[in-house]
Amino acid sequence: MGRGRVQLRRIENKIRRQVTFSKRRTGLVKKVQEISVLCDADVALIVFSPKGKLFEYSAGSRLRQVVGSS
Amino acid sequence: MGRGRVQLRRIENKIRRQVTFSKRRTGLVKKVQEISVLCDADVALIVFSPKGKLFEYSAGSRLRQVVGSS
DNA sequence: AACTATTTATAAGA
DNA sequence: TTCTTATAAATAGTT
Repeated sequence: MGRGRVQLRRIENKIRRQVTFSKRRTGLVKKVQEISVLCDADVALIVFSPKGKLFEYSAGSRLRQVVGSS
Repeated sequence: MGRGRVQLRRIENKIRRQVTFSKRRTGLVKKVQEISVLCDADVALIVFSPKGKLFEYSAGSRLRQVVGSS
């Protein structure tokens, strides 16, 4: 999306890769929230950045008891 | 997206809810694959349907060792 | 961090 | 369920 086509390969430029990671992680969390609400599904998303930093997100009451995330 | 605005609330019609679940789960997996490749990130996605059916997907070599999904 | 031109996802329909 | 299409939403490149 956006101004150019997405090439499905590792973004070599470090800054661009970090910016894309941040934007897409936000988008992914939004999609997870939506499918959870719209479809009454429990969803967990676990993301490790290239540096090993962990981001978790879970939606849905049943799963939240298991994963213990927000 | 699509022909109408999305109302962020549970889809009451069962058929529509199942169709939306299936379509969005596919989209979510695609997004997970993309962020993994583009940003060199390891990502796991765990989805329970309303009936409790489990769908897992993970991308990224390091995480795959842990989660053991395809 | 905001903007916007475009691409992509998808709701409804077939 | 799979394909199409109109349109909403995500986002790449830019500022």
